[in-house]
Amino acid sequence: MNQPEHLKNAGLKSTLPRLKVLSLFESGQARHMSAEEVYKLLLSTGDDVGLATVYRVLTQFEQAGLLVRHNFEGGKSVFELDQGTHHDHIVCLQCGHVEEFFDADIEARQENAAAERGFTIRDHSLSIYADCAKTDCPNKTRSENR
Amino acid sequence: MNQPEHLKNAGLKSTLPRLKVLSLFESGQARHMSAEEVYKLLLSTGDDVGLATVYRVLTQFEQAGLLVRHNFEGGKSVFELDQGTHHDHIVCLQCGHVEEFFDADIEARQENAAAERGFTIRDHSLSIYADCAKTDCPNKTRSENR
DNA sequence: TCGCAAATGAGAACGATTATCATTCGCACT
DNA sequence: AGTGCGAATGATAATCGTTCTCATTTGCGA
Repeated sequence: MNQPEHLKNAGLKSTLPRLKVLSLFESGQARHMSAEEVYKLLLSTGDDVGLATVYRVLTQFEQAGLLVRHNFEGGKSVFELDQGTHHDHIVCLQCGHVEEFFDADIEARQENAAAERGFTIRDHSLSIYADCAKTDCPNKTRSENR
Repeated sequence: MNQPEHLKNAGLKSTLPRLKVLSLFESGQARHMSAEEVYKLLLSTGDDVGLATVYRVLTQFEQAGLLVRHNFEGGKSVFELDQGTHHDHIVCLQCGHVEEFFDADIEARQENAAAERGFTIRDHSLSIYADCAKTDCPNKTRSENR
């Protein structure tokens, strides 16, 4: 609840931009956001924060374990609040909608695969790209990238 | 074996640059290559091909189903010959070495996860980022990105 | 309240990739 | 084999996401 403390605990001094970014994520407005999206959302609220700062803050939050970074297709990083519970993603290619899922078996088998080959897992990402069934989907935002 | 035919079948006219790129992948010299790597390897053989063309050709080959594109961490796309057999990747964060693996169970469970949520899978990517155990690894190429 | 290191913001710089556009090439048709 | 034309190429400019630079501002302990 107390954001300044979250930052303190993460070893970051509580500055205005950091508080704004953190609040935005905690507001639940959007669970997954790119740097650009965070930047624009803050602008639209009158909370001006430089784009460079947004990038810096997001990276710091990632390192501090407050946020998780995802590299979905399309070249841009997307961040989400770290709720401690790992999960994978299904991304709708039409509307960009992201849904989360978790499958313990898949997780376990990944561990195996790596271990069997003498690797020490540092990180892993499983993303499913699909078309979602929502009736209002294909008409929405449509990220016509690439 | 006959490359011009491969291209024909893919609906691409067989030009010099396309043949060179295709040969490079079929030579087995390196299974996973980025556009930059393809470009440099061709240069080093005296087979001059413009960088822009390399990018174009790689994209066309991907769309034609000759190559598969992977978006690993680090921002650059990596391509590999499509052998028809889908597989996932373990990427060594130290030396960039890529190893492939396949787990039918994981695949099946992904299908489930998507279907259960009303998604139609278009594509999916599972990448494990790890440190490999090779003794000569951490000392090698080292992509000190980010 | 002061002072200073740390953080910020504007804009330059960067790396990967794509677009532009004049020149060249593959190939179907004589 | 020779021609013609549309597609393909290559040099370069442009774009996109992101990081860097550096002068200015801010948080916070003394």
